Amino acid sequence: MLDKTYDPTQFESGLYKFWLSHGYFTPKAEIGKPYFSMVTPPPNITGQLHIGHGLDNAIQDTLVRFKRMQGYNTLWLPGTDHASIATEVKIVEQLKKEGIDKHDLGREEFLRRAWQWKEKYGGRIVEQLQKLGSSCDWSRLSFTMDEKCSKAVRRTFVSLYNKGLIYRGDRIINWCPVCNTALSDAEVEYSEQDGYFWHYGYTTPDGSTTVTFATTRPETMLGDTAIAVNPNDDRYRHLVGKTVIVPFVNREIPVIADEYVDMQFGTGVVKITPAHDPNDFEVGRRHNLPVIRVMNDDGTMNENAGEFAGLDRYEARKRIVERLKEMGILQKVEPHKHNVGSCYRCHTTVEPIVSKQWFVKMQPLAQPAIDAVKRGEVVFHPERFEKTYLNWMENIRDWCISRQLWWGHRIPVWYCDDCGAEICAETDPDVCPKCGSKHIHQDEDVLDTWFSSALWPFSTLGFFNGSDDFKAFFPTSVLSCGYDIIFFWVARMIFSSLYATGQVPFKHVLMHGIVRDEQGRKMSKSLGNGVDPVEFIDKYGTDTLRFALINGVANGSDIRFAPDKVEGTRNFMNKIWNASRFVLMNCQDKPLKPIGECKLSLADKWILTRLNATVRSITELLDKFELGMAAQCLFDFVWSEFCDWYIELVKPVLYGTDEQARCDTLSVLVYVLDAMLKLLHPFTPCITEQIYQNLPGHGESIMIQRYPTVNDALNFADDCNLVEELKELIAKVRNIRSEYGVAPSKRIRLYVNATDRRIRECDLYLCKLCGLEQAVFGEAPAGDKTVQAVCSAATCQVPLGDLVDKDKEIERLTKELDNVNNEIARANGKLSNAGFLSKAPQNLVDAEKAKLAKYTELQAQLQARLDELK
RNA sequence: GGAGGCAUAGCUCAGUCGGUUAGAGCGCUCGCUUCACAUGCGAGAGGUCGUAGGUUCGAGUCCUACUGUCUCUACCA
Repeated sequence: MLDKTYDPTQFESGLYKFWLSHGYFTPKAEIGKPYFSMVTPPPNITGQLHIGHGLDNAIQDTLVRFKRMQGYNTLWLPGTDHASIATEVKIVEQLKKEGIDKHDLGREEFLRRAWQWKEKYGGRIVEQLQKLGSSCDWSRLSFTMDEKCSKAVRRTFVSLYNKGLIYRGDRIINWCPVCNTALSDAEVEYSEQDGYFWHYGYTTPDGSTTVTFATTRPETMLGDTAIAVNPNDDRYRHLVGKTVIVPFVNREIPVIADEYVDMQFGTGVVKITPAHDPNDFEVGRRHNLPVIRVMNDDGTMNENAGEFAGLDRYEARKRIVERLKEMGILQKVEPHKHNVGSCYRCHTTVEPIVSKQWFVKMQPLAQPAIDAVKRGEVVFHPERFEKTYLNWMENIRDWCISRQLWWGHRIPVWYCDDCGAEICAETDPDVCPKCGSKHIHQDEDVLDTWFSSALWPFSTLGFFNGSDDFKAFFPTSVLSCGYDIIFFWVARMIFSSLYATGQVPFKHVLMHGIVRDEQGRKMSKSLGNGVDPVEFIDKYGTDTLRFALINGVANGSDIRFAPDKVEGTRNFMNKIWNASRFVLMNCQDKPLKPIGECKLSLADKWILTRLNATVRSITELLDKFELGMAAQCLFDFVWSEFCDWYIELVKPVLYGTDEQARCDTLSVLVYVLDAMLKLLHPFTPCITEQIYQNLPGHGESIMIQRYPTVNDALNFADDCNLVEELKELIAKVRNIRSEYGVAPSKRIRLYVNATDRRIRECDLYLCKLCGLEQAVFGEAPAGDKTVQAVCSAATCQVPLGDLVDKDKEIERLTKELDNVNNEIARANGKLSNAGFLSKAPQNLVDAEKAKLAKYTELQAQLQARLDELK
C-alpha cells in the first residue's frame, strides 16, 4: 500500500538501483532490429550538474523511455568530455593555490594530475546525472579521451591531413593572453564596450603631408606596415605609392590602395597592422607587406615595440596616447562604442594575433553537411534552427584546431630535427621515415576539445573498432541539446560524420532553450541565481523537476524556472499519488475482471473513450517530439478528467451495495490507472514505478511494459458525448447553487426533463455531483418556485423556494440567451455565406448546422422561460 | 551590417494542417475541513491575440510594412 503522503525521497534512489540491477538500461547490439538510439551531450568533467543538464536529460530520458516501452531496441549512451581548456584552467588554478606553476611541474606530471581530476570529478558528475533518473546505459559510459575516442581522433586527423584538409599555417587567430592559447572563432564572445577613437596621422618623410586616420587600438601602430586608402578615393590618389613614417619605431611605410577601405567611414584612411588584425592581415597578403608582431603571448609588448617593450597591452596603449599628445600628433579623441571579443572561458579580451596554428579546411567539409540538411536527411525541431545552421555553414571559415595546452588530444604530428620532415601518423613513430633520424619531436599542441566531441556519435559506438554497436545503433535517431551549441557541436558532428562514416550522425535534432531564472536572466554563478538540481531533487524529487521543465514548454524556447511552477508540479505529483492511493485503497483484496468481461457503466465508457483519445494524441505528439504538449495533455487527462470527473462519478458505485457493479468499476479504475501510469512513466519515471509496484497483478517493472495503444473495442463515442452533456448539466446546477448561495452541504431536489432517456440512468451521478437528495425525472409541481438550468441534454428545474429571485433569474437567463443568440448569429452568418458552403469542408458545414440546431433549441427554451417570468 | 525569435488574461506561457464560444498554471473574488488529496474541492471575474494593411468562404495562426523587445552572427579601422 502507498504511504499516506507523497515523499519522493523515500523511493527515488532505491528505484534507480532496482532498474540498474536488472540491466534495463543496457540493450544488446542486435543488428537489423528496429532501434532507437541517442548519445547524450557529454558534460564537462569540470562540472557541477546544473539545471540545463536537468532539462537535457529530462527530454532525452522521456524519449528514450517512451521508445523503449514501444518495443524498440533502445540505447542511450552517456559520457563525459575532457573539456580541454576548461579543465586545464581549473587545474592551473588549483596548482596556483599550491604555489605551483604549470611549467615547473612539467607536462607529464601535469597530465597525471589532470587524470586524477578526471577520476574525481568525472565520477561525481555521473552520480549526479543518475539522480535525474536517466535511463542511460552506464555500461557503455564513454569519455572523449578514452581508448576508442582517442583512436577516432587520431584516425580522423590523419585522414584529414592526408587529404589536405588539415593544414598548418600562419594566420590571424584569436589569442587568449590568460589561457595562453589560440581559440576558434566560435570560442570568442563579443560584447559592446565603451572605447575611444584616437585620431592622428603619419607624415611623409619630407614633412609636407600628414595622413590622418582613426584607430581604437593605438598600440598596434608599432606593427603598422602600411597606410591604406581606397583606389577610387580622389582625396588620396596622389598619395598612393608615397611613404609615411611611423613614430616611435621610425619605420617608413608605403601608402597603398585597396578596395577593403571604406571611403565613407572615418577619414577614409586605414592604418594596416597585418600581425594584429584579420582584415589587415588579408590586405597585407595582397600587397606583400611585412608582418610585424608587437605583442607577446601574455599580452605584453615585445621587443618590436621599441620603448614600449615589456609593457602590458593596455599600459602601452595609455603611454602611446600620452606620448602622441606630447608630440602634438594626436588630433582628437572621441568616445566610441565597439564590439570587443572575449574568451568564452575566462572572459579576458582576446587579441587577434598572427600565429602558426593548425586549421581544418572547412569548405569541402561544409558542403556535404549543407546538402544533407537541405535534402532532409537531418531534420531540425523546431525547423527554424535549420536556418541558423545553414547560415553559419554557408559562411564558415577555416577552423583553428590547435590549442597551446597540455590537457587534450595531442596533435599527432612529429617534426624531424635533422631533415625537417613533418610526419603525421596514427601510431607514434620512433624514427623519421624520411631520413631515419631518431631526432624527432612531437607537436606540442593539443586539439580543440570540440574536435573529439565532433566525432562523438560514431566514436562512442566504436565505428573505428568495427563494433556491433555501430552496426546496430547508427545513425542515431535523435540528438537533443540546447540551441547554444549548434555551431560548437551539432554542425561539427554532421560534417565529421559525413566525412568519416559517409552517413549523417542522427536523423533528428531536437533543440531546447536555456533555463533562466524567474526574471528571465541567465542563471550564473556571479548572479547567484542558479537552481542546484541536486538540492532541488533532494527537496522535491526528480519527477517534479523533470515535469516542471517539460510541461507546456515549446521546443527551442527558453524557460523561466519559477517557484510557482515547481509548486504546481509538485502538487500534480501529489495528485497522481493520491488518486492512485484512492484506487488502491478501494480495490484491496477485491477480485478484478479483465476489462473485456466488465459490464461498463456510462462513466466507464466515457473514461475509456477519453483514455483512447489521450493515448492517441500523446503518442502522436511524442512522435513529433512535442514533449511539452504531450505533458500538458497528460496533465489535463489525469487531473481534469480522471480525478475531477471519473473518480467522482465512480464513488456512488464504490460506496454502494451492488457488489457486481463495484467489481466492474474497480476493474475499470485499475485498468485506466495502469494505462495512465504507463503514459506518465517516460515523464515521471519514479512515482509511476512506485505506484505500479503496488498495482494488483503488476509486472516486474513498469519501464519494460508495453506503452498503451488505442483500443478500438473501448471507444464509445455516443456515450462519451452523453457524459459531456451531463457534465455541462452538472456544471450548470453547481453554478446555480453557487450563485444562489445554497450551502454545499444542503441536499436539494432536482427536476430533470431530458430529451435523451439515457439521462434517467444518470441519477446516481447527478445526486453525487450536484449534492441532491433526489433527482426527479419530470416537471416540478406547479406551485414550486424553481430556477431553470437549460442545457443540451436536459432542461432542469432547481426548486429553491424563497431563495428564487425573479429579477436575478431574468438577468441570469438573459445573459445566457445573449450568448446563445450570438452563437446563432455566428452560425447563421457562416451558413448564409455561399463561399463557406461551397468551399469549406463538409464536416465543418455539418458541424455548423448541428450547432445552429442545438442553439436554436436552447434559444426556444430560454425564451419560453423568460416569457414565463415576465 | 546579416539572420532569426518573441509580442495572446494581472503574471508566466501553450495554441500542431488557417476552421468549436482563444486555453492552462499562478494570482484575484466568492463559497467549502464533502470519508484520495486544503499540495485539495466547487463557482466566478479577467482577452479588440502589438499597430496598419493584405490573402482567404474563414486569420491568434499565412503575407507585407511598422512599433517594441530579445537572441544569434559579422567585426568598419
